[in-house]
Amino acid sequence: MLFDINADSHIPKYEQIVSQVIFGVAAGSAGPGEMLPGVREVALRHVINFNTVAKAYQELERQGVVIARQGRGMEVTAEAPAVCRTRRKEIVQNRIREALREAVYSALTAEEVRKLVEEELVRANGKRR
Amino acid sequence: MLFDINADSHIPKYEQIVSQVIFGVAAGSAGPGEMLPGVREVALRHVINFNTVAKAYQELERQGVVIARQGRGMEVTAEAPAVCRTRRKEIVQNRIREALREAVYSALTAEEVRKLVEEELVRANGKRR
DNA sequence: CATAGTATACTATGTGTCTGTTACACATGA
DNA sequence: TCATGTGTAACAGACACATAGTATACTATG
Repeated sequence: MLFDINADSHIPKYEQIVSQVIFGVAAGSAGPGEMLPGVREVALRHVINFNTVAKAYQELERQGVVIARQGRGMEVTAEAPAVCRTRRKEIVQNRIREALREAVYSALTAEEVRKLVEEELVRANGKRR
Repeated sequence: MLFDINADSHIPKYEQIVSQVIFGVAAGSAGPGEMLPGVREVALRHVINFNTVAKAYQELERQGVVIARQGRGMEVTAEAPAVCRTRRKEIVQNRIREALREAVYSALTAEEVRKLVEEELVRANGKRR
């Protein structure tokens, strides 16, 4: 489970972690019974504070994606895959909606917006592993 | 010149105002020599503080889009249209990039992303005046 | 039993955004 | 001249985010 934390984003880091765990579970990178990486490990790797990671994990527990196993770590729940597939669509939809909201307000035509989207899809797919 | 301030957005209000003025000028809603609505008027209409509007206007002056006319208001500069058309594309591109960045990370296929985009384009165009 | 690893809790600090308020200098029009 | 409009400035307070440090409780392992 790898993360891609963007410090320059308007989106809070803990929220980025939350979405990315959800995306990972939805995509099957982690399944029920598996443990998430420890808060300190994640914090160290991404040069952020472990409290920030802990906040993300708490939110994930609140959403029923993981359950805290005292002294062991965060375990992916049995319901997680279903929950995450639903949440994934909602999250992506909201992000796109917010971006396009301004794009359309900007008086760019739908065609110009599609062109920008295609450019970004190519760019993103190029970087994909 | 109307604004559409979203208090729930991750994007700061003053930054939303900045982009929307840029979009307005780029689209020709306001041209060189015209005055922007006063900080108090905008603040009153959108139920925000006028200091927030003032911060946005200062940023616009820094970017060369407007110039402060003491005691009169903010006047759109002669170079503004060119500046704003350039900035508009950068802004929209960045917003879409940030949204799609997560969308692709989420393991949705390009096809699924296009579908979400089209849904939002329809929704946005429906609301357009 | 001791040790290491885990999440959790709490306090404190700094930064950025937004608000509310007051005051000032300048321009305009009655 | 005077009232009203403009942007600008300064301040204090609230809130969210992120950081930092410390302490606690639990579990697994040897």
